[in-house]
Amino acid sequence: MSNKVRVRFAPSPTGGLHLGGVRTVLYNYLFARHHGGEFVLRIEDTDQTRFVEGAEEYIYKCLEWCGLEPDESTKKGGPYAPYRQSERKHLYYQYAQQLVDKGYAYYAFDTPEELERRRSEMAKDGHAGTNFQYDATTRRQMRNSLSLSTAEVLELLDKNTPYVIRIKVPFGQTVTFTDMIRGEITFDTSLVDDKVLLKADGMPTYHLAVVVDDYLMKITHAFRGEEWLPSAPVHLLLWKYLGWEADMPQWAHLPLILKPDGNGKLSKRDGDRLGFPVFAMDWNDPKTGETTRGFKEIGFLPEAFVNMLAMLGWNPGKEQELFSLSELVQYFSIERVHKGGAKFDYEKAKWYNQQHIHHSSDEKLLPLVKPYIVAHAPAVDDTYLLKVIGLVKERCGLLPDFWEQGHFFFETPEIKELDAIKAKWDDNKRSFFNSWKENLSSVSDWEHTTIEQTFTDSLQQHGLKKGDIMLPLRIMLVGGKYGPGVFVIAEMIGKEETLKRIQNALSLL
RNA sequence: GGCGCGUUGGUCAAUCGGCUAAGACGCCUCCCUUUCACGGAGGAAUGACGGGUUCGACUCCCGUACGUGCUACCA
Repeated sequence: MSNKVRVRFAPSPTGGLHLGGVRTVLYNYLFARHHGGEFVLRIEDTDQTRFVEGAEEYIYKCLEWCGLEPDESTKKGGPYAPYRQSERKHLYYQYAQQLVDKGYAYYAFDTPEELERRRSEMAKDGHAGTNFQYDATTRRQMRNSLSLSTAEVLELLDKNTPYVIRIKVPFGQTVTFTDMIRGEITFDTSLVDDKVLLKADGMPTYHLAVVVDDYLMKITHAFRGEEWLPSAPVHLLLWKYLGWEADMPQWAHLPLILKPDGNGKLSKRDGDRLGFPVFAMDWNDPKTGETTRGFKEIGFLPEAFVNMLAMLGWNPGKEQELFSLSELVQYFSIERVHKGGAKFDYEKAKWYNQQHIHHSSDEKLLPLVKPYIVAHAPAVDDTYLLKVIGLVKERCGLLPDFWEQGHFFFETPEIKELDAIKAKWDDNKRSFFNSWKENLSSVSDWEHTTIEQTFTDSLQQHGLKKGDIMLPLRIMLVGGKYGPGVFVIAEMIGKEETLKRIQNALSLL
């Protein structure tokens, strides 16, 4: 019996992969790698009404982009295949039946309409906000194998009456477990309802499936969002009733990622509203045809995205903030995960990206940046692009910024700040540019130091200071007040283009 | 409503009873750069509230408030 760490990420393929989802994957992955364990991807597609075409494939793409690939999955296979719950459908019934046989669960014949009616009656009855709960206090009033006689039950079953199997949650017991992040957590079972385990269509609900599969797949540590905490007692009871208590994984309920303004769980809507991505990658909803922007497409580096996510709810207890994935693996510990939810801060997310861009080599950046440049300037030379990347990368927060910050290396820019030159323009300056152009034409080694030398020489002849001309020159070459050193830019774009841009600007003044 | 969970600057957060309460993002000032950015130096800004326990509480306990999650044949 090995006690190898095994964790799992178990998404339901119903849409875009949310920030919080990626962080759950990340913590699973980091924990597994840190302990030399295995990371499993299990697809929880037990709700056939929510099936979305392409969602599963999309999840794989996101994990691949993030560099968080599972050891076992529906794609990769593994010793506990299949990893898609819909393909494991046949497994669940026997466990549900086993629970019925032992008196821990029962058949219920109430139709969804009947249940709905009970709920609305309850709401009307002056108990606003109070919900009808199917539990020890009410199940005798319902139609199930506990309230009906054996003969009635048999007859209903015989007539193929649709039924569900519900767990029989005991009254007045205390259920306790230790969460790796939150410590001891206690529930009173009287407040827990008789959750459906097996649906009328024969599919298990999350509650049954998660314990059966975690057991069968020998999961040792189970991480999930805090929103699952209230249903933890059901899962605990199930582990116990199925006789697997000794093999139950250790639980950790992760804090939520909150919206930046106000409070509450971060949703796709918040991203749309506040103008930042929430999904890892672009998601095209096949039903609405709508596309939601992802971090990848907006110009994030996967390692920056992962670094930022890791720090949202966890910290290493030291001052370092920039980590590679392998460093995160090295330092990660679940105990250092924060208990409280964290508000997502897009500004800080961009800072992480800027830092990772800054610290990446030009060669590594080349293939990532190139598409953004080629979109505007199809014929780019890699060697030239490489130099540009080195020159502008520290002023880029997002990949598309490379074009914004370096477009003038590839095209003659529109002079947007002509007014800034005009303000202090005079004949002497014009005459300076005319004579400097002459000098420039005869420069044979077109190199920034030489260019600057002729510049200084011409300056002296006209009794001008460097400060008088630097800004006009920059605007002539760049179009605005930004960019790397002007003489380096002149060197890069070449003599002909430099002269052309000066002449062009002169004609506008 | 009930139950669970949470609460250190605007945001992410360190602190595991000794605090004159780190650091980062953002903001402001200055330096560097005769541009912008990077980088550097500063600055403003924090323990929800009330009770205990203790020589000493941000740290432990109890209440209160506030926030949030759940309360489906969804996950």
